[in-house]
Amino acid sequence: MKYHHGNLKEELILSACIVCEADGHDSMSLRSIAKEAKVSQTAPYRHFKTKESLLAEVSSRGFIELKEILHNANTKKTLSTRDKFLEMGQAYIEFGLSKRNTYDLMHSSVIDKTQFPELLNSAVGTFEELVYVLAELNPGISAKDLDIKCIHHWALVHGLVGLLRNENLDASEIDTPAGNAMGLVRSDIKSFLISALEV
Amino acid sequence: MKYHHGNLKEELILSACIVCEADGHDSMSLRSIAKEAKVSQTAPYRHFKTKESLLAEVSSRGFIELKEILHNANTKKTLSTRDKFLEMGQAYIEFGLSKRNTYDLMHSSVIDKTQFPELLNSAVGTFEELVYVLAELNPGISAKDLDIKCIHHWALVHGLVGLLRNENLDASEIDTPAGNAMGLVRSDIKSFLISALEV
DNA sequence: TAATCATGTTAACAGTGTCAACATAGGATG
DNA sequence: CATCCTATGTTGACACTGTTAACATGATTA
Repeated sequence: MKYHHGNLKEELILSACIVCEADGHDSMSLRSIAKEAKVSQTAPYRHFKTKESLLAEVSSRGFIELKEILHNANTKKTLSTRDKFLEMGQAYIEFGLSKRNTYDLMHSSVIDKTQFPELLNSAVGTFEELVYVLAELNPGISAKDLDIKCIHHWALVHGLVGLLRNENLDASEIDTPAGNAMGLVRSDIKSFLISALEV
Repeated sequence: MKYHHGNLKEELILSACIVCEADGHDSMSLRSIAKEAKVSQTAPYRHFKTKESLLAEVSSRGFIELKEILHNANTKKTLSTRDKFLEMGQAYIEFGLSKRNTYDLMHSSVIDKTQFPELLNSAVGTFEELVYVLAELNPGISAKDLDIKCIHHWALVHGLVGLLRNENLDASEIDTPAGNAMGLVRSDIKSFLISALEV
């Protein structure tokens, strides 16, 4: 048994990523992931100043993964620009729904992004993929209008993920307009995107 | 000093509402609000089975307040239907930005809405205001299309609030497209809504 | 070889949600 | 009016948390 671990920081991050996605970030304790790495309770403090800074790292990797996913959707050569755009929307929503807890962390207020420049960069970077495809889709658009269009579409998919993830409105036994609509949209996200994005 | 408080449940809820909005729901402890009510640490457990159920009450009241705000916007008699709709959108966003932490709680995953029917009802009720105005704005629309339109617009404003609240993209010193766009939208929400809602 | 410094450990602190066991007050029942 | 029941309060305890201080070890470097 070595006294020094050798690769503790990376192992802690990977552990944290798994636990955050499995149980949610507020069920994750530094102590439990330290134990998982067979290391003392306070060893993580040699690599992360606070729990928040470890979570920031997890969040940052989430944004990087999401950016890659969007990039892949945006570089499917067989697709038209319009279809690439739709594919990105679907991929975004799929990420939000499948990596539920990670997505939650990424947009959670437990991390003050302004205090973690690297995280801020990752988050901003994700946005760029959207800029690229929208620019291609709207030739001649002004920079300002392009930016606003990006916000518009980002807000739409982000909001939809939020509603589908958190509200559980369609999980209610009660038969409500909100619940019915949510079920409809969930069952055919692509159709919804086509009508909502109006492309 | 009376042994029995008399109105403890309501006082705890009000205290919790204040603390949640001031410090965020995960900085709120049952013990601290019990102390605030000059009552023992475990007294709250006579009225709330868990901390989560107190938070559910806070969240529920948030939805009720939001519904009222939307209803008020929707019943300004001097306005056209279109303007009432815009007013609702602005009121929604304003609520999300001003009652930041409460809004956070309302859409947080720390509360499993399916376990609190009353909360689920409050959340669903908020949706109804949107249904009313959109029905008025789109005479002859099918029920299904109306529902989907509601989700569309709800997702948009909800997503926008999320971006404006959490991302802090425009708080970065870095000059990024995302940050610039966020600043633009924030400075003139009404214009953004007009272009995005296409009404 | 010796010293420095990153990285590990142990012990402790204050704070948390929650439960079990006990105390009291006020309303219902005889 | 007396008695009992139940809702509502208290005390004490448990296991858990993030975090710090003080100390130990081992690898790098002078």
